[in-house]
Amino acid sequence: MNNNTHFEEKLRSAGLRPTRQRLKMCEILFDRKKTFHFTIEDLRKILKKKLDTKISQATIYNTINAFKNKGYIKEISLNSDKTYFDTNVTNHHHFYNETTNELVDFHDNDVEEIKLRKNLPGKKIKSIEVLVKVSNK
Amino acid sequence: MNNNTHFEEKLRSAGLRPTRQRLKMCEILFDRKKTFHFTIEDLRKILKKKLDTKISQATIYNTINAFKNKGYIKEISLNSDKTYFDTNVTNHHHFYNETTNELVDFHDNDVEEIKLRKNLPGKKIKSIEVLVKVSNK
DNA sequence: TCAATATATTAGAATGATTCTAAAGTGTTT
DNA sequence: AAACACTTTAGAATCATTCTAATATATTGA
Repeated sequence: MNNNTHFEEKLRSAGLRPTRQRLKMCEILFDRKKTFHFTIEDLRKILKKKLDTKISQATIYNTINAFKNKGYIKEISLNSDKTYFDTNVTNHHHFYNETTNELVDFHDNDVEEIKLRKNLPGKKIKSIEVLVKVSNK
Repeated sequence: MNNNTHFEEKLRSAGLRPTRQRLKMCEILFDRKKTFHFTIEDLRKILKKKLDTKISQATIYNTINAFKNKGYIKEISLNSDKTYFDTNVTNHHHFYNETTNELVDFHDNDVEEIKLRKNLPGKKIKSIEVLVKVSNK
């Protein structure tokens, strides 16, 4: 199964039609060894470089929102003017370097498991995330 | 020492001139039993209710940014279209209810201390924050 | 106290990320 | 291939936030 077929399946199984634009974005986001962080602007630049035809801004937003809703990417909670996304959708934490604006994943062993001591009746826990803000000394 | 004098001192010691607008905002933000969370819009509504004269939007932003820079309030890391602030500037964590958009402080005992296992040479840790996203069942 | 100076406030314009619109295009199903 | 449903598109609209530059207020020092 080549990548294109693979991504077609991935989209189809989520009820998303495999269009040219979506497949191209799949390639960029998921056809790599390591997960990564990006903003819409980052993605737009990559698309511009890799494509002969243009993808409109609205399509990029639409597609990213669709991928987010399907759990293919997730949004990172961070106070920034732009929204950051992560192709690593597993439960994990982040370092944010305020000096350089770098955003880096925690590795599994970088922090002990977060243990809530509280019961939350009537609530469902969607995520537990740690954000460590650092600066260069 | 009455509150007004108190807030004048507070502003002055931070190098901020005690103006009518800043004093009014101090009252609203700091003259209360419990700390609280707010957006600029929340604050604008409160000001509208409590004031005879109008404070311009720009002044609200300017003042909030000044207070943030002086450490009188802090910004909460949260993916939302609006920026949330907190008058509780101590190190603490949050629950965010995605159904209701409610933002609630952890109490000290709601979570075990976060222990980083990683050394960060050349970096200074500015904050370690946990965000627990929940939804109504 | 009163000018001179420095800082703050203001209304409205500008910016920039994101969403909306509605027309044209593409994918799917029969 | 026709009919239908979904997607893409350019550009307009929206909304939070910042900028501008004119006016007002606070501070300083004689």
